[in-house]
Amino acid sequence: MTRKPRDRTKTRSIPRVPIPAIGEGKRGQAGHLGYLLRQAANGQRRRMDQALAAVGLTHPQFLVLTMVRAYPGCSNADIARLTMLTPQTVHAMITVLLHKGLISRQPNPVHGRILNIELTNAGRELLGRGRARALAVESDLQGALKDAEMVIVRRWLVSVARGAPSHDGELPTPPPQ
Amino acid sequence: MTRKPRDRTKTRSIPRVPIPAIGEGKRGQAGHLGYLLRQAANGQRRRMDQALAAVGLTHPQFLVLTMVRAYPGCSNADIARLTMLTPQTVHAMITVLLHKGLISRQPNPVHGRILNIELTNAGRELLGRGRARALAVESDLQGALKDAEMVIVRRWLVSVARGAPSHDGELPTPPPQ
DNA sequence: CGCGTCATATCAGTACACGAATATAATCTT
DNA sequence: AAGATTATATTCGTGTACTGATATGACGCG
Repeated sequence: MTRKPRDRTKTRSIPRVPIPAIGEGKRGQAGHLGYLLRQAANGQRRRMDQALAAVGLTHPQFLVLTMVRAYPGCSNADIARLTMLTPQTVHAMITVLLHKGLISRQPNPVHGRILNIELTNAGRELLGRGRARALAVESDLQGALKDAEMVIVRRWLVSVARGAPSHDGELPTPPPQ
Repeated sequence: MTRKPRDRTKTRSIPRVPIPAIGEGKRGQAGHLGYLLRQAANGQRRRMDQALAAVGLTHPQFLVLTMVRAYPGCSNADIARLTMLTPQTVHAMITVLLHKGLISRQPNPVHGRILNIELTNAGRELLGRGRARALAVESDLQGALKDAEMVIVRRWLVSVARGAPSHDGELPTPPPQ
């Protein structure tokens, strides 16, 4: 059934370019920070997609369902702000989820343009099944990080998400006035 | 020219869902780690795209050009491994860059299937102009992180990119045998 | 009232990014 | 030599995710 793996070190009659392995050189901790961030997010997205594929959801779809669950009756624009995505992007996912019958929309009784979004029973059920898998992947993300380290990582992620190079204060939240 | 901004706090005759601001509740450091990671990577991608739009490059295109510059003569498959993307995804970007005349390909003299990729003069020139802008965005990424904190963040990112929950050792690099 | 501004939802087009599948070349095993 | 396996490049279809543009409803001000 399982053959012996090819010895790749001897297959070098072909002139090739030396490529570092995954932990070496620029591919390790010495690499560009943006490069590392990209790969980390990419890997997480991949693992989440794999975990959610069993229930027939992609990870952005799961994200939208989670938002609707947390904020029932929210609008397309609300979700866009919550997820930091454009309204167009959210619209595409909303369309898919509507077609799948996982969410429903009702015109806002007062505002004639807003459509309030709710989970259907099917959506609630599917989201519940996905949550167990997603949380398992999520917990792996913590790795062996100690609590003190986790605080540093979280604070850095928030500052990067916000886009401001400053991250001195604890949850700056500039006052509205 | 500029009107007085609308007072959004008084526009609440419409029944709406209370949505937390960007630093509050689950949208801050208390949020799910995967959620924070996603938003951080998303923001960085956005800023990089904006910075590179001035030279007519997307950030994945810039990434591929950078790889070809670092490893001249590499193949499509090499780039896929370097970027941790699938060969199909890389193929799409390679096609665009070929069409733009920024890279060129030569059949490998020995292996009849491999196509060696090189930067053209135009590609080298454009990449040079993009690098300055990209590095500026990259440097903002560091924020006010101290060196010791940076080590923690980098190590965590590598462990997440690798996918293994363990990050105890310093660059584990599991032995081939 | 009427005009300007803003928010919302949507359409169109472009560019990633994936899984699945195909075709071909090179290599390994028997 | 023949068959199996691997690597490479490619095509196809689906699903994000963006910019740009359009249409409409709600609100503010003169």
